[in-house]
Amino acid sequence: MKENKELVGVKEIARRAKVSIGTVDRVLHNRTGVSKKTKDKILAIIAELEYQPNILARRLASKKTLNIAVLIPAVSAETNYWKAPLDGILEAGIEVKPYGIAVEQYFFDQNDKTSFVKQADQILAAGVDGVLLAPMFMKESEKFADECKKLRIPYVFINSDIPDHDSLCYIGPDLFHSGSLGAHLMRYLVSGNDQVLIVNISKEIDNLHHLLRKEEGFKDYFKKNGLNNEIIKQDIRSTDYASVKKELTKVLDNRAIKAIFVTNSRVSSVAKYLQEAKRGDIKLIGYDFLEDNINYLKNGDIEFLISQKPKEQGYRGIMALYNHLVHAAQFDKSYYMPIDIITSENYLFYNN
Amino acid sequence: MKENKELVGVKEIARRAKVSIGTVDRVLHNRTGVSKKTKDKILAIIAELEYQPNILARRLASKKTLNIAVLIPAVSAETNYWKAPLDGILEAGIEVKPYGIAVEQYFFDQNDKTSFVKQADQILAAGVDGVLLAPMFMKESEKFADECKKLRIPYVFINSDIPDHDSLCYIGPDLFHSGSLGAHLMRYLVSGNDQVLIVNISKEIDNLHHLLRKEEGFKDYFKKNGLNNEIIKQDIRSTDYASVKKELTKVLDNRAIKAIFVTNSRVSSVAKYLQEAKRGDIKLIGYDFLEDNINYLKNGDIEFLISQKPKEQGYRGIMALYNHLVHAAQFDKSYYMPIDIITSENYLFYNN
DNA sequence: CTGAAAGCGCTTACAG
DNA sequence: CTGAAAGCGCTTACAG
Repeated sequence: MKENKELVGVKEIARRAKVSIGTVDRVLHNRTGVSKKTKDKILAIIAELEYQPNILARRLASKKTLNIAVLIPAVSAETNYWKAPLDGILEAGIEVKPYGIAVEQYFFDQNDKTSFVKQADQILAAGVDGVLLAPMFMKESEKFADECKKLRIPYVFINSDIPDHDSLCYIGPDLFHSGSLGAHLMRYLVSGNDQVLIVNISKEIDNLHHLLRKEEGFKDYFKKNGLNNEIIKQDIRSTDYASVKKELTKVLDNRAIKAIFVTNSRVSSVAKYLQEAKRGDIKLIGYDFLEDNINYLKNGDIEFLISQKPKEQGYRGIMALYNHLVHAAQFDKSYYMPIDIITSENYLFYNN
Repeated sequence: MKENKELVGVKEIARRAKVSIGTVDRVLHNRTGVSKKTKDKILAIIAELEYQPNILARRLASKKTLNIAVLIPAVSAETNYWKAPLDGILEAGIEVKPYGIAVEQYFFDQNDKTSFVKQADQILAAGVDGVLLAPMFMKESEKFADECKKLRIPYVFINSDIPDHDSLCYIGPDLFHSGSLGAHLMRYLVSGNDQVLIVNISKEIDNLHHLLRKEEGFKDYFKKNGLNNEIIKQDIRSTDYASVKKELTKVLDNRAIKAIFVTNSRVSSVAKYLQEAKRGDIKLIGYDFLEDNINYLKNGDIEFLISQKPKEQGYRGIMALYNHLVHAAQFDKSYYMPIDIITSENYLFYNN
C-alpha cells in the first residue's frame, strides 16, 4: 500500500505529464519559462500524487549551501548571558551542517547601537538566506528587518520581540508571566505585611522595557491575589558593584524589607551585598542560570532563580530557519519558552 | 582554505590509493574481501584526509530504510502518562523520516509482564536496527536487552534505567534528586514541627523501586538540613479512588498532617480527596504534567508539580538512536532530565 | 581480492 | 517554452 509512494518523483510526474523532468523541476521551483498550460497540468499531477520532494536528493544535487547569519550580542566581561544562546546556535549549526547549511555569527556590543548597525550591514552585504537576531535596539532592528523583508530574507527574533514585524517567528520569554511567577515564588518567602523590594539594574535604556514588563507581571500577581504587602521599587542605572552597594544600602537602611526580586541576571551583585552586609534574613529571587548566580543559589543566598532556556532559544532559532529553508515548514508566530524555576536542589540537572 | 575539504570523497580517496571507489566503500564499511595491505593504505588516507562521509549521498544511494522499534506502555484509561513520551517519539519520527528512518511502536500493558515479553519477541522477529524501550519489568527487560546485544542491535532505555546493561544510553530522571527537590519545596509549605506525609500509590510492585528512590531523596533532604518535622509514610496499593479515600481518611484523621508529598502522578486523587474533605489547609506536592493534575494546580489544591520532561525523553530517545545509526555518534551513558517545577503561574508555558 | 557500471532523486547548465 | 545529458557522492550488484 505504501508502494505507490515509491514511484512518486519527478520522473513519474514527468511521465504522466508527458514532459521532461527539467520542466517538472521548473514548476516545482516556480521558475519562469513554462507555459501556463503545462504548468497547470504538472501542478495538478503534483497535487494528485501528493508529491513530497526528496530533500536528500535535492540538497545533494544542488551543490550550493544555504547561509544563515546570526546577529546577537557578544559575550562580554560584563555579562556572559549570551554564551548560552550562542552554545545553542553552535550546537544546531553542527547538526544542520551535513545538510548543507552554514551558520555564521555576527556579534555586536550591547552598549553600542552603531556596532549593531555595522554588523547588520555586513550581513546584508554578504547576502544570506536567513537571519537569526536579537532585536535589542528597537529602531535599528526594525530598519534591518525591513531591509531583509525587501530582499525576501526570512528572519527570526530571539530573546525579545518586535511584534507585528513579519518575522518568521519569535522565540523567547513571555516577560509578563515571568514576573508573575517571581511574585508567586515570593509569596512563599514573605508573609502578612512584609515589605518587598523590586530591583532593576541596567544601564541600557533600550532594554528597560524588558525589565518593566517583568515588574508589571510581578505587581499584577500581588494585586490579583489580594496581597497587601508594600512593594517598593529601586532602579539602579550603574551596574558596577560600588553603585549597586550604595543604592541598596540607601533603600534597605530605611525600611524593613523582607525579600528582594531582581528583574535580571544582576541578582548576583545583590546577593554579594546581602552577604557582605550580613543580611541573610532577606530572601532573594532573580534571573538566569549563570555561574555567579548558581554559586549564591548553592549557599542559600539566592532562594530561586528563574531561567528561560537561553540555550534552547538559540538552538530553536537556527532550527526554525533550517526547517523553513529546507523543509518549507510553517510556524506559529510566537514560541514562548518555559519559565523554569531553579533551586539548590535541581540546578545540577538544569540544561538551559 | 576550506576548498580542499571539497575534494575529500570516495573518489579522491580512490585516486590517492590507486584503487576503485568500490574498494574504498568496502573498507569504509568494514566489509570483507579487501587485502590487508590495500585496506591499511586506504585507512591511512581516510585518516589523513579526515574524511567525513556525505550522509545525504549515503542514504540516497542505499535505498534501505533503517527501522527503529519502540517498546513502551500503552496509554491506558488508568494513566495517560505515556502519552507524552509517545508524542515525543512521534515528533522525532516525523523529523527523521526524510532521512530514511522508520519508527514503529510496540505497546505493552504495564500490569502484564507477558504482554511485554510478547511484544519484545515481535520486535526480535521483525528484525530491527535499533530499539527504544522503557524497561519496566526488570528481569524481562534484562533478557530482552541481552538478546539485542547478541544480535548487535543498539538499544536505549527511557524513563527508568537498568544500570550496567550495555544500553547505548539512559534517558530519564534521577529519582533521588527528584525526591530531594520535593522536600525542598515542602520546606516552603511547612514550618517548625509540622507533620509531613509521604504517599505512595501503586499496585505494580515492579515499579515500586521508583517510588522508594524518590522517598529516599525526600527524607535525605530533611535529615541533611537538620529539619525535625515528623515524616509519616503511607503506601496505598489499590489505585481506585475509593481505596485512596479510605486510606487517606485513616491517616489524616489521627494526625495533624500539614502537607503531603505524593511520589507519582496519582496526586490528583489525593487532591480530589482533600477537596471533598474540605482540607484546603493541607498543602500538596506531586508529580507530572497531566490534565487532571494541572486542574488541581490551577485552583490551588496542588501547590507544586514536579515533572521530568516525559515528551523530551521520547524525543531524545529516538534522536539518540538516529544519531547513532546515521552519524555513528557517541553518547554519555546517562542523560538525566531536568527536574522541573510547575506552579499555577508557569504551567501555561510548560512543554514537557 | 578488485573494478567498472548503473542508479538513488534531484538540479544545473546547455542546446534548441 | 522545452528536452537531453551530466553530475551531486555515495551504494549495489555483477563480472572477473
